[in-house]
Amino acid sequence: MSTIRDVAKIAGVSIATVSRVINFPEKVGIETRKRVFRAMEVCRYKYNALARGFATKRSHTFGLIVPTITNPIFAESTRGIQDFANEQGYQVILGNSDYQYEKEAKMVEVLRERQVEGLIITTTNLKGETLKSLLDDRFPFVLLYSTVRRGPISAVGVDNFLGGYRATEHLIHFHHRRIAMLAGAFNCSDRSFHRWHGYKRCLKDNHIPYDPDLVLKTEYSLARGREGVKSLVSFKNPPTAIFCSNDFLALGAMAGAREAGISLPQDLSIVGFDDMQIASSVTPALTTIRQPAYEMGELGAKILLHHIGNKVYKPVHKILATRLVIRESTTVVRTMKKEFYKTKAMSVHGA
Amino acid sequence: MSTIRDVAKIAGVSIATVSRVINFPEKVGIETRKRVFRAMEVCRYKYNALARGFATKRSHTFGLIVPTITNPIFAESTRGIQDFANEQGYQVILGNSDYQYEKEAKMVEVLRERQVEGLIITTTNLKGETLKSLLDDRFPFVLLYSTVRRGPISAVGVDNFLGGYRATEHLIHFHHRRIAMLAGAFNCSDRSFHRWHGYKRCLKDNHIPYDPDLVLKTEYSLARGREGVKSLVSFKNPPTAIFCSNDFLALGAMAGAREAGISLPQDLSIVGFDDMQIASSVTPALTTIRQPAYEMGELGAKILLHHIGNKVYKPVHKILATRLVIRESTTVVRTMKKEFYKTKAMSVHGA
DNA sequence: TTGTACGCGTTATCAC
DNA sequence: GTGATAACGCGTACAA
Repeated sequence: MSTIRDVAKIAGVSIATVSRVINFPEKVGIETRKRVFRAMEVCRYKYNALARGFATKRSHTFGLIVPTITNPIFAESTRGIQDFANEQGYQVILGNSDYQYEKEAKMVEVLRERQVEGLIITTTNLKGETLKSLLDDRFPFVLLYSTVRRGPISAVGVDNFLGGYRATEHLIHFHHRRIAMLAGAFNCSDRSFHRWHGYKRCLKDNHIPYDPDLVLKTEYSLARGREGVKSLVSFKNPPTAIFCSNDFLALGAMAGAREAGISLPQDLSIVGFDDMQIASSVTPALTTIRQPAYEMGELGAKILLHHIGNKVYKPVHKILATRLVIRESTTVVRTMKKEFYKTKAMSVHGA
Repeated sequence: MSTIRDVAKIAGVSIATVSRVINFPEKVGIETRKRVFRAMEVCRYKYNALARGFATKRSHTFGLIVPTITNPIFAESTRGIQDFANEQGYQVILGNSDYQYEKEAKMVEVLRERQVEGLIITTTNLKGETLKSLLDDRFPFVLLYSTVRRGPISAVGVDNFLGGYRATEHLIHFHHRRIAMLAGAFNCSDRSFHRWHGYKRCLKDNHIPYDPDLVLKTEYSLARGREGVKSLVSFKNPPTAIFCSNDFLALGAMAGAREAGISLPQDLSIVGFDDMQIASSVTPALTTIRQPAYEMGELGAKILLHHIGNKVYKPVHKILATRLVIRESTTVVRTMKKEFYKTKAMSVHGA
C-alpha cells in the first residue's frame, strides 16, 4: 500500500501538501492539487483512516453493546444508531452480551482498548463495576432502554414501570382478574423488573391480590414463552390473561397456547412489550406496548456524540413515550362479555 | 491516558520490557514483571489496541455489510460471524446497504480506509466494480448468501435455484397450478433472481405454463407482502398459492390475505424462504425453505480469517443445504382435496 | 502557498 | 533478560 510519502514523491511535493490536499483542498494551489490527485491515481493511493485516528487520537468509532442483535427490537435501535453515526462519519462496532454481565464487562474492556470514542450500552447490570469505572474515567457512554431519571449516567429509555402498568390496566379494563406475567429474569435486565413493578402496582390499585405463582421469570425467547404459557394454563385456576415482558415471549406464548388447544384471544388474552415489526402481522395481531426503538437509538447516538464533542459532561436523561397498541390478541374475559358491552353502552350514553 | 512509556518510567525499565510483559510475559524475569504490573496499576495504564494495529498493520477488525440488520435472517448470520470473530480476537464493524449498490460501494470504501483486514458482504451487485476492484487489490473478502460455484470469489450461500424449485414443487405436489411468486426485485439481489428461475423451471418441468402476471417483483418487506397479495387475489383468475422470496414477504402476505377475507391455508397456500425464528410460531406456521443462517455466517467468518492468514489465495465456494420445512401454511388445493387423499392412500399401498 | 520536523503508542530489530 | 532506537502513516506547528 502506498502512503502520502509515495504520493508526495511522485507529485514532487511535500507530505504536508498531500495531507492538505486530503483535508483542506482549498488551501492548496489548484495546480499542485491536480498534480497530487494524479499522483494518487498513479500509485493507487488509499487513505489510512486508522493512522489518522492514531495521530489525532480520534478513532471516529464507537462501540455498541446489545443483549443480542437477533432480537428484532435491538436490531431496530441499532439501525437508528448506525444511520446517525454513519451520517456523522462514525462507524460502530457491535457486540452482544447475551444478558450476561461478564460478557458485557469483557466487551467494554475490549472496545475501550480499541479506542472507541464512546459506548452505547443496553446494560444487564446497572449497579455493576463496569459502569462505575466508565464514570470514574469520564469515558463517554449512554445507556439505552434503561429508565434512569437522574444521576450521573446519561440514558435514553422508556418508562418501563408505566408500560407494565398500562398493559395490566388494559387487561383489567377487559375484566381480567387472573392476570399472569411472563417476565424476563430480573438479574438480566432492570427493564423486566420495572415492568413487573408496574404490573404489581396496577393490580394493587385495582384491588386484585398479587399471586406470585402467576409470575414466571424466564429467558427472553420464543421457546420460553411457549413453555411458560403451558405451565401457566395447567394450573387448577389458570389465568385468563398474560402480560409478557417482551414480544418474543408473547409470540411464543401465543404459539404455546394454541398447541395447548386454547383459542386466542377468546380463552386467553396476551399483551406483549416492544412492538417489534412482526407484531402487527401475526394472527391475532399482538396487543403490545410500543417502544420507539429506532428513535431511541438515534437519540442515544446523538447524545453520545454530544458528550464526545463537549469538554464538560452534563448527563442527560430522556424518557421516551411508550404507547399501548391495542390489536387483536386481547379481549374481554369470556364470562364478562355481556356485562362488558352493557357497561360500554352505558358509558357511551353517559359521555 | 498513560502509555507504556509512563509505565516504563515508573517501573524503572525500558519500554521494550513493558511491551514484552504485555505480549510475552514469560520472556521477562519474574521480578521485573511484577514491578511492571504494579507500575501499570499505579498509572492506570490501558492498552491501546489501535496503536498496535498501526504498528503491526493488523487491525484485527473486519467489516460486514448486510442489506439491513433489521431483517432477522441477517441478524442471525451476523451473530454467527461475530461469535466466531470475537473468539478469534476480531471485532466487526457493521454496515447496511439497504439493497442499494451505491451504499454498498461507499461502505466498502469507508471500511477499507479503516483498515479492516477483510470484508464479508451480502452483495447487491455481483457484477459491480466494487467486487472487481477488491479482487484486483487481492483484498480478502467473502460473499454471504450468494450462490457462486466457481470463479475467483469466495462465497458461502445456498442453492437458491434449488430452493425456489423445491418450494414450487411442494406446491405442485399439493395440486396447485395457479402459483404466484412474490419476488424481491432482481436488481436488488441475485438471490431472488435464482429463486425465480427455480420457480419457473419447476413450473416448466411440470407442464404448467408460466404466467408473468403472476410474478410480482417488489421490495423485501412486510408491507410489500401485504400489498402484493391483495393485488394478486384481485385477479379474475387468482392464484391458489404463492411462493414468496423471503419470510418477510410471506408473513406480510399472510396478514394481507387475511385482511382480504381469505382463510389460510384453505384458500391460499403460502411458502416463504429463510425460516426466520418467528416463522414456526405464527399461525398458520409458515412453510418455508430453511437457510442455515448462523452456520453460514460462522463459516463465512472462518473462510475469511483463513484468507487473511494465508499468503496464497485460493477461493472457496460453499453451498450449504437448504431444507423445505413443511408446516401449516400450505395445503392441498381445495378442489383437489378428495382426489389428493385418494392418490395418497394408493401410493401408500403401492409402496 | 509550500516544506520541515516532530509526535502519536506500539512493535520489532538489534545490541548488550 | 534487558535496553536503545527505528519504524508505522498521518496531522500539525512553525518556518520559509
